[in-house]
Amino acid sequence: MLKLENSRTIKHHGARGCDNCRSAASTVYCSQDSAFLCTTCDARIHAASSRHERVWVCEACERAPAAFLCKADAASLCAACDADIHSANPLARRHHRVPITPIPGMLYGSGLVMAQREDIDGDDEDEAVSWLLLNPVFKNGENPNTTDNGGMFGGEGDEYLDLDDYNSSQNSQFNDQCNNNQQQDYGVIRKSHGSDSVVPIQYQKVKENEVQERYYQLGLDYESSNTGYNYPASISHSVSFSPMDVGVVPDQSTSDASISHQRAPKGTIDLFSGTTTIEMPTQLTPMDRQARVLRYREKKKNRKFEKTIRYASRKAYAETRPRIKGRFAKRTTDVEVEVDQMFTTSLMAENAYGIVPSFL
DNA sequence: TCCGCGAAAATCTCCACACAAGATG
DNA sequence: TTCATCTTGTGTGGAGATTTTCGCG
Repeated sequence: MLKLENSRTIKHHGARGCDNCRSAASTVYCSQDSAFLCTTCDARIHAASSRHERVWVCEACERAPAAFLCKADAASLCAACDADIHSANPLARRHHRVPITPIPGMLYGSGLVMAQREDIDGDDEDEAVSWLLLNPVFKNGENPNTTDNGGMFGGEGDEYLDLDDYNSSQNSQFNDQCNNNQQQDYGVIRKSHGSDSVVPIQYQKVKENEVQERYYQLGLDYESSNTGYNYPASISHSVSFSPMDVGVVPDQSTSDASISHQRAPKGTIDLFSGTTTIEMPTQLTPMDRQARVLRYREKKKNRKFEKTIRYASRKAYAETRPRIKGRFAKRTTDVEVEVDQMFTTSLMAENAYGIVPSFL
């Protein structure tokens, strides 16, 4: 237990500590008491019928009271973080945010947490479901809907959680599946069908130093490479979870099954009818959970939806290439054109009927 | 509240070929 | 080991097809 406490201390190195116990990270701010409190202290102090209104601590910086509630991100953010995150890209600017609603009265065991969260998740239920599926671990005797972190981070699981980061400590089957789907989801070409509906999503390394610093604060091993950071090797649990979470389709033994990120093609087996079981860590420590959420947020913040041209020369060729009904057509060479013209004119001269030669 | 229909929007598929990268001699 | 040649796979855009979403009665 001491170890756990130590790890929690490390975890919350960057977060504001509880003003009461000074050992755990604060999760709420009580305006009446002018105090940041952890879930435990808040439950104890504001138990019963306390009328103190509290607000969530900003989920991004974890150091200031939340001022806005982003429904798209399902996150409570302070004014500074809100401005920062939602000015990152045009899509983020479209996020619907509302002023944060104070948390009156008894918070724990009343279902109030999820009641407020449901307001968030209503717009993004799928994310919430997948998030909960990935983190179905709760403390003993605790209401699953009112876990401290579960409540704070509810509804943030989606493909951007980068599940493949666990590959280093998982079996090869899971690695392959995750990697394959990661490639497919992120727009790697499906050569087998000869079709490239590719819209590569690239992640800027904006503020990477800040992210790296946060990882160090969390006691994580951040790698400056594209692989991000490594999770502690202690993650070794497994669970059967929905293929939707990672875009997994049932193994059809054929490698050329077309998989679409946005939509399954016609005739594709129902994702939920498949019983693909994948080894997946579930009993995440609070540190793991926060790290995943942190990385998810960073990716979500920096993701781009614009199509990226990797080879301008190929684009130029494609634009000049002849087309028939939008499809690329064979380019007839000058010699072929000349021969064709000669053949046509000679035929026209020999007989005036204009016979059209058939090459079929 | 549910259903059906049509319109609009979103997404997918197809094609040829220059080019990059790997394999081979 | 280096170089030349061959083979294989990738990436590109527009039109049509297909699917999804939305609004209306």
